[in-house]
Amino acid sequence: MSKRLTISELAKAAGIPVTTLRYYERIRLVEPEDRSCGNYRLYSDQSLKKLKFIRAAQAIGFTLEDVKSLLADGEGNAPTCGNVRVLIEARLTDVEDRLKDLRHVRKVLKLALSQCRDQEQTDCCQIVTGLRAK
Amino acid sequence: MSKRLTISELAKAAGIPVTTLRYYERIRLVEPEDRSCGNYRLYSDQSLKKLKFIRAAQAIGFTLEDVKSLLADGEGNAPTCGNVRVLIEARLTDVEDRLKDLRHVRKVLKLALSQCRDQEQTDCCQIVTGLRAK
DNA sequence: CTTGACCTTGCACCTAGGTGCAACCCCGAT
DNA sequence: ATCGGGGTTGCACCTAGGTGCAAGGTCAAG
Repeated sequence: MSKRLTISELAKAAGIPVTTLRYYERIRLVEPEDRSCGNYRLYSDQSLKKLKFIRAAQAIGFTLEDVKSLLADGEGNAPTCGNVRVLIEARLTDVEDRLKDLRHVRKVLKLALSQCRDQEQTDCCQIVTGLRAK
Repeated sequence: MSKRLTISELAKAAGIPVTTLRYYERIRLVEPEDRSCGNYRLYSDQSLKKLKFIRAAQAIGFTLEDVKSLLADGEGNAPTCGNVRVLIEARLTDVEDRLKDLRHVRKVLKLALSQCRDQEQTDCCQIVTGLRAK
């Protein structure tokens, strides 16, 4: 029942460029199930689901390496819930750290901006002045 | 009064690798003021201030290209306060956007994690199941 | 049977911010 | 004079996630 897709059919269905699909094969992330007699790649519709999963995982910041781990942990085994949880927790920690950093950065930028505004009309921000001496 | 520094003296003073300083010269971000008779790079202590500024700017997310703009806007002129403000505002917008994204990501990850925990002891997270079919 | 759209491969290139290496030069101490 | 530890150059390489190109093979329509 599951139809075979050519690379461009799959690309269109997943909204991913053909070249990217070939790249995914190169890094052994998504491989075609078979080849046609003319050596064209043939994908299953499993691949389509997989690509959607990949996009979703990327959107929340997992790398393609992470995705590989999520999909196939260890030697040919499906990943255990424990392994998946470890990855999610690690990513969550990254995100929390990054949030903290960014809140700090926002504070610094806002401060700089208010200093900048205090010198409205002036030739140059004081922060920067003097760094351009020949 | 301002002493000339060799590249390794400057590197040590700024806590930046020598190779990186040569890279900064390559991209015309920090250039030596002069050369010794033996063709060694000689930096002014202005350069040290500049490097500190660069590190600070990088820490709050400016790219080296941004830093270049901050230091020298237009043709040889010091950047005006207006130009600097534009850059800071742009960066601030980026940061706000990124914060929003990350809060969303955090929500999704936490949800995934709680689903994952509900299946404690189970062989495999359901999210991932079925994507590994041969 | 030809045309055009699609497919194949391999290889180089892109960004950003560097790192590493080879081959050679310079300088101060011994 | 020579030795070690600096310096100089150019060039290649690194990560991550792709993009672009050339030279050729395949397929379906007209």
